[in-house]
This record gives sequence, structure tokens and C-alpha cells, in this order.
Amino acid sequence: MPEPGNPSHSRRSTRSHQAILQAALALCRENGYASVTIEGIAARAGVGKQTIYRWWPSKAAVVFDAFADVAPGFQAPHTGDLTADFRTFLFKVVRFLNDPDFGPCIAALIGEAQRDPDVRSMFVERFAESRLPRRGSIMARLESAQESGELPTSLDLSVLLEIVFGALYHRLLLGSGPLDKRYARLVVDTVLSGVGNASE
Amino acid sequence: MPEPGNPSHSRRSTRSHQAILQAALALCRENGYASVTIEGIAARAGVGKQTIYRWWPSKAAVVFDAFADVAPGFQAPHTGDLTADFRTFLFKVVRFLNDPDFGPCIAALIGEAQRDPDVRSMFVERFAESRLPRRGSIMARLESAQESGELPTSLDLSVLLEIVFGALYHRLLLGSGPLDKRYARLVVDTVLSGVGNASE
Amino acid sequence: MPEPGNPSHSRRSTRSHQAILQAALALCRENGYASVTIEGIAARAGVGKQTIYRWWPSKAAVVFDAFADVAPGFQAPHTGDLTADFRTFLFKVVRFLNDPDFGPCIAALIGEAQRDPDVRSMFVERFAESRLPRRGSIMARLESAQESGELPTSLDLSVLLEIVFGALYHRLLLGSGPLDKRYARLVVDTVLSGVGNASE
Amino acid sequence: MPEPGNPSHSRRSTRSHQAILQAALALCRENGYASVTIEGIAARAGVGKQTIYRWWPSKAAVVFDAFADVAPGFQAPHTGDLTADFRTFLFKVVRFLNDPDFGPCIAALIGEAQRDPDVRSMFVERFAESRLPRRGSIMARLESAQESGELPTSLDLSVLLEIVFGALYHRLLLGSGPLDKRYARLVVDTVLSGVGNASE
DNA sequence: AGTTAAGCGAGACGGTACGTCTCGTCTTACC
DNA sequence: GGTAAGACGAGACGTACCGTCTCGCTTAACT
Repeated sequence: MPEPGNPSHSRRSTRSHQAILQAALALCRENGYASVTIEGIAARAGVGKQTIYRWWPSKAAVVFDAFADVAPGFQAPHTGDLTADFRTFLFKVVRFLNDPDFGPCIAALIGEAQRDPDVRSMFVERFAESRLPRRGSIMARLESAQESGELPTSLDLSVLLEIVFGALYHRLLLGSGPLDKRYARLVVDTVLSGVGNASE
Repeated sequence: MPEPGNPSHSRRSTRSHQAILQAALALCRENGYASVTIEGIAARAGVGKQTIYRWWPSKAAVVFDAFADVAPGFQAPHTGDLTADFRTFLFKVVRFLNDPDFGPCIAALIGEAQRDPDVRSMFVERFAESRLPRRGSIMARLESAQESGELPTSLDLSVLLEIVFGALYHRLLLGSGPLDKRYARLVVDTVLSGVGNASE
Repeated sequence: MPEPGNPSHSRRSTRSHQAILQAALALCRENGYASVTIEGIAARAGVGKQTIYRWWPSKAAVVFDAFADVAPGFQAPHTGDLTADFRTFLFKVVRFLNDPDFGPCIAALIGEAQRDPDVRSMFVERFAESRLPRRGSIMARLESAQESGELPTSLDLSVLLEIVFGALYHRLLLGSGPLDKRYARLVVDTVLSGVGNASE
Repeated sequence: MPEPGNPSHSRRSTRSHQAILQAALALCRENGYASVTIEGIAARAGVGKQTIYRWWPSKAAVVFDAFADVAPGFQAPHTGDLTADFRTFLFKVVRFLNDPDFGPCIAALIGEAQRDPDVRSMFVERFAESRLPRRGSIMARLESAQESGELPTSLDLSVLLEIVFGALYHRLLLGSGPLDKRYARLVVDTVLSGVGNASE
């Protein structure tokens, strides 16, 4: 959407663009995503509604952009101990998801993705993709593990991440239990070592 | 909410009650949860809006009730082979989540749960709880596995199910890949045996 | 529109109805018809917009109703002197059209009638019709004049009134000169006696 | 507004000027004045909106200019019979007002004049003034009638024309009856000879 | 069997936000 | 420097639903 350098967007007002993203983010944090409205964003940003509709297809797209601007990526360490490195990475993710500025917003966007297919693909393509910087660092660590023989080369690493993040999202979305370090450790250990003992 | 036998509800009209649930279900399946409205349900059911508001706190509660009426539970087999039994169970779940009459509706309810805390707790308590019939059968199979030594007794089975269902929900909610038997098998195998080989 | 006794309107809220008409009238007088908006009326009346759209087809219809509620009718005297009686009647009309609470509003409604055919027919049927009370009194006087021989029975009295009121409207709408007693007298005299002298 | 020869306008693009007037006229005739917009004119004329705003104060001014360019004036004959000459003149006016290319447009401009005082004065000064060419010919005929004694010299001819045109406008604006030759004849005869017979 | 109070259908009500439209101004790039 | 193009702030439009409320009507339970 906002593609810097794209000449077809050269007339776009930077001031309005930034004001809209900041307003969206602020409103989302203050009262929760559900209470964010296009009218509210426009009013807060001192901008006409049309200016928002001109550049974004939906409320979710605005919030997502605002959010993508500020959401950090995480570095996965490489100490040589895959399990430890994975745990360290997941602790960061869990801390992020527990941050009241981010967790509820992510949950809400996944919720919105159920109403609007565009949001769904936006979320996957720009946030949850293993190729993207966000998951890129842990992916690199896992690929390195495949090279070093810590993980089988036949393994689909994307699936591995889906299982791990799916477990975190289960608690984020449903509140079925605390989303803490202990849980993160359990998830990593389960995925890497398995829970069965008979068949090993 | 609708508690048969509760004398305070004795005057409740069965006809309206049923008509509302059926209308809600039908509308949800025809145009998707997002386009369901209380007004629409009332019109379709030939019922006053107040009658809905009298007995349900929200749109989601109506749809959830309608949905709970018809959603099947699944039996987990007990052949002695835990991995095989778990796979069999998960195949059924995957088939259910792929059913256009159920999958999108569940996804939408999880989405709605992000807007309405009541829906979130309703979903957990009446659908995703491991004590409930829905997950009860696989829980029983897992407990039996603990008794037989196939699984360590220290294991928190609820967490195990959260990881497994979280993996399925990741694809259900985000469409990050096909929600098929192959994926289900990968999830079961990963959770039971783990993917690491160096540290074992 | 508001037809007292009509059972199909029995649910209509009298309070809202009155509040809307009063708000419309007040706004029209304060800032002129052009600046009246449905939103403004709704806000001023403490009423939902839908309540206005439910009962009136357009802004003009609301203002017209509000206006019709308060616009007075005029009695034409019957002294036996037709010219004098006609003049007296027209003096009242001129005073009415000069009233800042009425004249500009009538002019605006005639203006609106050029944009909306419904307003045009509403204006004619409910305001300018010779059968209506508003023009009824002078019509009765003219008919009496026909019976007494003061006016030829072949005369189309409606046309007569169109000429007279057309002359007044010319000044009301275009401001082509003062809309005063002197002008009213000239109009009456011209219509009754004519301006030519050669052919008489 | 567009004053040829005015040096301050020397940079004005003739091509744009003409295109704007033609576009305004065409749009007005195609869909009616109410649906004409500055944006529409600009798009149709292949012109920037600013170019219109630079040279005209309002939509009405553009349309009026476009309209004044093409509206014909009428010659009043001079046969010696005032009544006949007046009738002939008015027949032409009535035919003009019934022309779908002109009548509705004039009605709309009078309507617009009720919203915008500038339009009102523009209409009077450039269209309905008795000194202007438009009414000049009949004025000359009436003045000649005063000289020949057909009309009293004390008569205010402007008022006479206001009565006559007011009668026509009454039907044009309100549709209170057919705007035809019969009506025109009645108006002329009434104004010249009067309708009363007793008091004469 | 008649009374009475609830649940019921219907839908008007005060609101909020929607997404669209048009306004008149402002900005940019071209010629 | 005037122009075509069109983004911008503003704000009304008419619609859709919300959740509340008041109507009479129906109906079951309790005199």
C-alpha cells in the first residue's frame, strides 16, 4: 500500500499518512481495536475520512500498517545449543505477546482476519511468513541446525514454526492458560524432543 | 442460558427458541458469520428482536448455541498404538474443521472472541475445554497412555492438546497452509516424537 | 404525512414529531434554509436521523411541514367593494411575505421545488391551491363577485390569482423591486381594471 | 466575469473558457441543472477544477454564462395594435420557456437564486432587467404605446412587465397549469383590459 | 372460567459508524 | 506562470444495526 518510491503515489501527503498511522495506533492502544473507527482515526489525525479510504481498503489495513511500523523483530541467538536458542527466541516472542501494546492488537487482527480475507492474507504475508524478517532469524537458526545435523533435512521448518506459534496463539486467542516462559519452554521441548517415550 | 427444567424459564416459547437457533445457523452458513445480525435472525425466525435479547447476551452467544446444538463430538479409538489412535482422532477433527458448515463458523467465533471476552470464555469453557465431551475422548486415551507408560505421568495433557489444536487453528485461522491429513500426521508425530535427533 | 387519526401512524412519537418540526423551523430561521441539514435537525431535536427519514421523504418536506404548522391563513373582507377587499387581502399577504420568518422560507421552498418535483407538487397542492384555506377566503370573495356581477362569470379565478401571486413572487424571488403596499395596490388595480385606455 | 479585452485576463485560455461553457451547457441539458457539478464540468471540459474556480464564483455563474451565450432575445412587432403585439411577443416567450433546453434551466437558475444572492442579482441584472436587450424590445413597444396614448404615461412599465412575467414564472416554477398560448393571451388581456366590469 | 401477568411479534426510538459524495482549497509537475 | 490533475480537510448524505422501549395480542397458570 504505502510503497515509498512508487511514482503513482508521489502526490501522497506524508504528513497525513503519518498522522493517520499514529492516530490508529494510539486509539488501538487506548480503547482496544474493537472501538477503533475510521471516523475516530480521521478525527484524531485531523484528516478527512476520504483520505483514509483513498489509501487503505479497511480499518484493519490501517491498524496493521500502523502496527507493522512499530512491531519489533527478534534475533535468535546461535550458541550451538538449538534447544536453548529456540527457548531464548520464544521467550522474547512471549514477552512481546504479553505486552499490552502489542498482544491484544495482534489477537484483534487475527480476529479481524476471520471477517475479512484481505486481512488474513495481509497477516500471513506480512507478519507470519517464515521468509519475512519477523520469523527470518529463527528460520536461519533452524536451517543452520539442519546443516549441522541437529535437525533432519527432511523437516519442513515452516510447519515446525506453525506448531510452535500455533501453541502460543492458542493461549493468546483463547486465554486457555498463562502465556509465560514456562509454557514457552514446554512448547519448545515438546516440539524438539517429543513427549512420547515408548517409541523412542 | 437455555436451561431446560429451570422453572423461571417455563414460559419460554420452544417454537421461537428453535426458530432462532435455526435461523442463526442458516444465516451463518449462507453468508458467513460476519453478515449475521440480530435483526436478520429475528426477521428470518419470524421473531421480535426483544425475544432474542431476552435470552441471549450477544449475537455470538446465539450462534454458539445454534452451533453447539449440531457440532458432533469425536471418539478416539484405543487400539493400543497411541500414535495411530491420536492420528485417527485428529483426522476426524481435520475433516470437521474443513467442513464448510463448521470450519468457517468456528474460525469466526474465535475471531469474535477477540472482541468480546464473554465469547472467549464461552468458547473455552464450552468447546475447547479438555474436560468437556468434545476433547474428553482423546483426553481419556491420553490418560490411559500415561497409565500404561506410553506417556510420562508428569506431562500436562492439557498443554499437549493446546499444542496440537493450536497447530490446527494456526492453519484454520490464518490459512498458512492446507489443513489436511498430512499436516495432522506431522503434528501428531512431532508432538509425540519430537523433531530433534542430536540432543536425544 | 402526519395525518392524525391514521391508525398506521399510531406508533409515531408525538414528542419526536414536534421536536423535529420545531428544530427545522428554528434552524431555517436562524441561518436560512440552505444551511438546514437533516443531521442538524436531528441533532437539534435530540432525535435519530432515521426517525426523520422514516416519516419524511426529504429535507424540504420537513421544513414545509414545520412551516405549514405555523403559517397563518388570511381572511378576505367583504365590504361590497371588490377592489378595496382585494387590496386589503393582498396587503396582508405582502406583510406576510416580508416577515423575515416567512418570506425567505417560502422563497427557499419555491427554489427547492426546482430541484425536487415532489416539493413542487407539495407546494402547489398544499400551499398555492385556490381550493385550500390559504387562498380559499379570497376565492370565496371572488366567487361572490361573480355572483353579484362585479366579475364576469366566464373568468377563470385561478388564473386571476396566478397573475396576482405571480407578480408578488416575481419580487419575492428576484428582488426586482420592493414588495410593499404600493406594489400590491398596483397589481390589484392592474388586474381588475387593466392598464390600457384606448381599447376600453 | 469573462470580460473580453480586460487586460488582467489576458493570460486566460480561450480554449478552456469555451470548453467550460459548452460542458456546463451540455451537462445542464442532459441531466438537469441539479446534477451539474463543478467537478463534472471540469472533467467534461478536460480542464482543472481550479481553472473554473479562478474565473467564476459559483456553479450558477458558469451555467448562467453558458446559458446567456445561447439564449435568444425576442423582437416585439409594432403593428399599431398593442394588444396583438404584446400577445405575439408573449407567445415567443412562452415557446422559449417551454423549450426543454431553456425552460428548466431558467427555472433552476431562479431556484438557485434563492440560495445564492449573487445569482439573484446576476439573474435580475443580466436577464430580467427591462433595460436589457432581452426585455428591451417589448419595452420599446410599450414606450411607444405611451407616446401614442395607448397606455397612460403615468404607468410604470417595469411593474407591468413584472406582472406579466410573474404570471408566466408562476406556471414555470410551480407547474400550476399549462404554460401555453391560451394562458399568455389571458395574461396579456387581463393586464391591458382588466377583468372587472362593474367599477369601470 | 376468568383473571392476570409473562412472553411474544412488531417496530419506533436515540444513537453510532459506515462508505460515498461533493465542496472549495491546496499542491505538484508539466509546458 | 497558467494549467491539468488530483490529493486534501470538511462535512452531509442516506443506510445498516445496535440495544432499548413501548405497544397490543396471545397464552399459560393460578385463582
